Amino acid sequence: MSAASQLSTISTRPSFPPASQAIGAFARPSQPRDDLAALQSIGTRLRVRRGETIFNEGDAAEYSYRLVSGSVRLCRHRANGRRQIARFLFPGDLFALADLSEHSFTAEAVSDVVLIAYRQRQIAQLSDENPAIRHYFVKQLSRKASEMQHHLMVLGRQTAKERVASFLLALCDRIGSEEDGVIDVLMSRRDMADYLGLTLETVSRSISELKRERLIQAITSRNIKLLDIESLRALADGDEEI
Amino acid sequence: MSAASQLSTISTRPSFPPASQAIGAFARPSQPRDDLAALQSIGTRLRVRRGETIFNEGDAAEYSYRLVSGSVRLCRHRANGRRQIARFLFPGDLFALADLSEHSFTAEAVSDVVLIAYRQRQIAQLSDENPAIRHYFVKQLSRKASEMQHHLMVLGRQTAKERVASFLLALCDRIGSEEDGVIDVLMSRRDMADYLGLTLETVSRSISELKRERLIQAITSRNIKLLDIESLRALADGDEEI
DNA sequence: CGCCGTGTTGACCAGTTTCAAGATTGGTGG
DNA sequence: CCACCAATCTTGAAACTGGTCAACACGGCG
Repeated sequence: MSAASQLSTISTRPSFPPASQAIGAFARPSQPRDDLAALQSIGTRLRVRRGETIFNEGDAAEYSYRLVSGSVRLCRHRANGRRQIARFLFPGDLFALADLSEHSFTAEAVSDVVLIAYRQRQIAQLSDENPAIRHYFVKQLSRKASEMQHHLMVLGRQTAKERVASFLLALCDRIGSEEDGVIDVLMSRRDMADYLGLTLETVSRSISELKRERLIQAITSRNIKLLDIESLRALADGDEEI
Repeated sequence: MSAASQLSTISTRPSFPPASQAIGAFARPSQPRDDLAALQSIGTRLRVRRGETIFNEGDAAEYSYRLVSGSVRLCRHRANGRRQIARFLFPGDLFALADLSEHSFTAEAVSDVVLIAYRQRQIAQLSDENPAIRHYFVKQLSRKASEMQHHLMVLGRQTAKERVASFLLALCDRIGSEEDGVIDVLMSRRDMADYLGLTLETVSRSISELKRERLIQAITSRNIKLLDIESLRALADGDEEI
């Protein structure tokens, strides 16, 4: 079923994205140091098309992954059709790193993606042998936990408009183009809604409101420019009155 | 300010709680094996009273902790007074394990608690030297991630009554007395509300509804018996019609 | 040009919050 | 042991946010 079964054996040496500091839900991953190069030689390159499933919740966790290009969503589906997206992943992110016996979520391609799959046995072995890699992994897990706590605050205590503002800011911090604050929104309104615990209509309405308030500007619906990042941050932080 | 500054140097050999299997937000921690006894000799016993702060978000992370008795809440406070509780901890739980440089949340005592503080340097050293301890830690982090994903689903996609049902079931799995499903609710309605992303009034109303539907029975407001666990689970799982 | 997937907008409605008043509970001191 | 006080919990009524259902707009592509 899942795309993981298409694993080819073409080994690659992917390039890491440029380093950067950012806080928020989608902070860029810290960079592995040179002595972590070992990771780069054991992976298998994999291509997955938009909308396809990489693995399902409950599947045996044979591989961990690093995303090279595009975006992936990690989500849980319920019998009644409700879906919650726990994370969006961007180039450089590792995932399914701590899924011990089986995957605890479903991974689906938001856009066409390229990723590297690492056998978990090899990951574990590398981790046992190499303290630097081990500490790099711990750092990733630590960052992930911090992101998820931020996400809990968003879902538990923010209004619709605040959630959307938080999301756009996090996207901008992570994949926004330098200086001008223009972001390529790879995910649909429904994806955003399922990440933010809203309906797609409410997401759309919140975006329209932000446009009317001149805090953002939409070139197209998937290409948004943040006009007033200060006010957006004040909004996302829930400050009373801007 | 924080109670961590009261660290005494009385070393202890705490007993681990009995083993058990449970799923849900508050699953019991997996048991360290005998060869993890090393952990038990390096900690410092600490007593904190109800309502007191153990450490604040942003504090330098000198220690990791294991809870011996009582309950602790991990939360984030915002300028506007909004609070989100990310986890409740129960006896046997480790916390602040992956806080690398500074704590990413505030820890407060829900009830009078006893805990063991471990210097992070010692934790790191133990982890580097001892693969069994390392794997135990990874397992804890993995379980925590799974719990948090469940929590995200609750906050993002469940109604008030479903959230309260999920919470009571998780409490029961974790600290409910054997067989009869009676739980000692250590936390206030406000704590529950801040965990579930609701107001305390809505929590109270949801509990009243569950009582009216004979799914639960309240001996006192802090002592609740689950009468129909099957129906509660159906409700928490969001099944259409019971 | 028309179709289909996606996004936007409107009107109405349900669930949750807010504000406010009581009821319980637990602790303290007479 | 009881009375009182403070904190916590419950309940009610009104307001509001976000959800639902439905129509329409837009944009890419055959």
